[in-house]
Amino acid sequence: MKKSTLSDISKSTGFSVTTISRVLNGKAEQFRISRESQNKILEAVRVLNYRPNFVAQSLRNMSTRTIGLLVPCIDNPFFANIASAVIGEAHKYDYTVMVLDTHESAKDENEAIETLLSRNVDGIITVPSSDNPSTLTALDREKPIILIDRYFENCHLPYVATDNYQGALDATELLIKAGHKNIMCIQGPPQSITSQRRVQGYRDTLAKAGLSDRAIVCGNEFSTQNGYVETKLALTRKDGISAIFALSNTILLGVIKALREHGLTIPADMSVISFDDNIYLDFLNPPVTRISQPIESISIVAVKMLIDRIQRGITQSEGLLLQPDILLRESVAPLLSNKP
Amino acid sequence: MKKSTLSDISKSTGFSVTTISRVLNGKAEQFRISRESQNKILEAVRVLNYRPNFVAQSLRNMSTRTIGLLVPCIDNPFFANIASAVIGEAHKYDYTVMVLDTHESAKDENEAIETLLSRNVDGIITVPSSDNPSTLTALDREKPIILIDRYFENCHLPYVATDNYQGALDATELLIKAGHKNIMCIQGPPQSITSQRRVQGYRDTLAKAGLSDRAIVCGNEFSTQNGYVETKLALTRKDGISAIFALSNTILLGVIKALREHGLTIPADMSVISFDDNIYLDFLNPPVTRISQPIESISIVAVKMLIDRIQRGITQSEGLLLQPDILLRESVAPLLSNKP
DNA sequence: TATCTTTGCGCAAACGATTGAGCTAACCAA
DNA sequence: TTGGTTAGCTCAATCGTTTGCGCAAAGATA
Repeated sequence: MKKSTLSDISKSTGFSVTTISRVLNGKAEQFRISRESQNKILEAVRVLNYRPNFVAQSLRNMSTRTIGLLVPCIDNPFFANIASAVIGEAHKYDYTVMVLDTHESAKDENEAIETLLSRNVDGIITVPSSDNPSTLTALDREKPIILIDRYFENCHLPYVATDNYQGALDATELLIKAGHKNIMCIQGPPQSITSQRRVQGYRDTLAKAGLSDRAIVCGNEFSTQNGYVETKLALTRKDGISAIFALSNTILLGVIKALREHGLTIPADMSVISFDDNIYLDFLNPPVTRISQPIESISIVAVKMLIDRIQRGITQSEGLLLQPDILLRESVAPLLSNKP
Repeated sequence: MKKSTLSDISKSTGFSVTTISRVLNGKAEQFRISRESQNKILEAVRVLNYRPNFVAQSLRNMSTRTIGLLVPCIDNPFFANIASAVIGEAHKYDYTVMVLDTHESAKDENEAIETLLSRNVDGIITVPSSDNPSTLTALDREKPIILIDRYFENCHLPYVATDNYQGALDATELLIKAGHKNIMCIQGPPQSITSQRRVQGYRDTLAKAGLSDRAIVCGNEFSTQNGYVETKLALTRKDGISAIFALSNTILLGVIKALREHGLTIPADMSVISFDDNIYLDFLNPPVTRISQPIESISIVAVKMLIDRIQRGITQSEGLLLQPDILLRESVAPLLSNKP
């Protein structure tokens, strides 16, 4: 069936496109279109299988009911979950989502933003890939925007993210309570706010327990490779660590690989705790204790905040940190006194 | 900076919007716009930070350079990978992607299709959620469409999918070669073509080896719950199976859980092989041998086929099956003769 | 009968781009 | 002087909607 337009309905019913448009937009009362006319029009709409042309509506109304979502890597289950939740939540408000991948690159991010602006999206949700807010603050004057997962300090851009500090604090406390005194933390990229907050939580907690001197922080990438290398190095150094705090689940995998190669058992020889959730972590041997980010809530809140900005031009709060959950499993054990 | 339009450039330079449009579309030569005028125009474009309004272009050109992607569940890493690859590949052709979630529901699928048609996407890639091709064949007359991962038999709709038959054949052969004679296969929804082809490959291979009588096929959903329940039942029945073929990685997790509860070790007590890939499968104890689908290739081919249909109106081939890889790990062991 | 009110709807511009069909001025040839 | 060519542009319609303004006819009021 070829696509029909308002003009087709007009020809078929004899009414003007104006009248038809009004009936279809629920303004029949307001403009006193008789019930009889309304029925004729609605019938023709049905018969001709009319469907509004969203592109034309968007042009006229200056609104596309579309939001752009920028993520650094859709392959990553974490961001896939965000995308999924954002798409689902936006749908509830009758918004469609355009997902673009920025490949952790500021250049790709800028390009993606140009695309979204050109396509007149009503607003943008982004997990920033650059470590400089200048592009985004400029953008913010043109379009509503909400940062998600990552954000910038000393910057008014509204964001929603996990309270990474608190998560790291909880994890570290758990290890300390189990008697661990020599805890290695393998972080991600040092310039990333996510890493920074987690490391800070870890450091502060150790300091509070009077353990700061023996804290070890290293690594520079959220990757399996990094977790592997850093663990290997630590084991070779024999610096007597009894617990490892992996700041992401990719890092965790590297840690596990290295421990296995050295014939070490979790948690008997080494306690392990990780950031991020994944169903598979319950199927490892042993299941891994972890800090789970509230991805669903973050996404829902971000969409709400964005749509508030779009529709009412208001910004409720500058930034919002949501609390992570701690999932207790079996990869952390009390430190026995006969251990070094 | 407020958005500027062709008309703004026109006011600023004194040229008509026609001329400006032509310069920007690389038709300056063709319409004999002097080099001097071109430079003035390009300068104004730069100064006013002009960006074409894609919505207006789409309306006029009857093309949105957008493709719609329908997946049954974006949360599922398998579909997330598809989405990622489709978005990446479409980007190469300068297309943007709208991803909609159909929640495995024919109703949501129809609704999503209405949305996409209303928004004038140039074409659609879908992992069908309904088990009836009627809506999609009707759609096919209106818009280019490509099915992906799932498809319909006796139906001309073009598709790209894994050769599930071959994958199951390879897996079953591997088990038979290891000496297994009593192999349980836990399938997904029986009406799904994916499940059907895999079960067929499994059945045919067993038959060829003269083992058909002892084949066990059960289950009805691609879920962890299903894998768990069916394995429990089988173990309770004590029907002497020595190997399990899980038709998806969600099912696999259920299988593992059940085996653990019964204190059985993989592969000493039970050999296990699965469909689908996931990095975590290498970190299980032991790493799981599996049939890995060529997700990347499938997505790339689907995008190519779709864009061919959009731009040249041609359909290369009706359907295309790509070969899966078999990833050999340690979850399959030779059947020892002292086993039942 | 004249004026006012209400009912029921249509005209035409606008959103921002593209495009077929002209149009003017300059130049050249005869 | 006339006619033709060419360079270098512009006009106005079009894509499919929405909307401010307006308008005719019927009924009510005086």
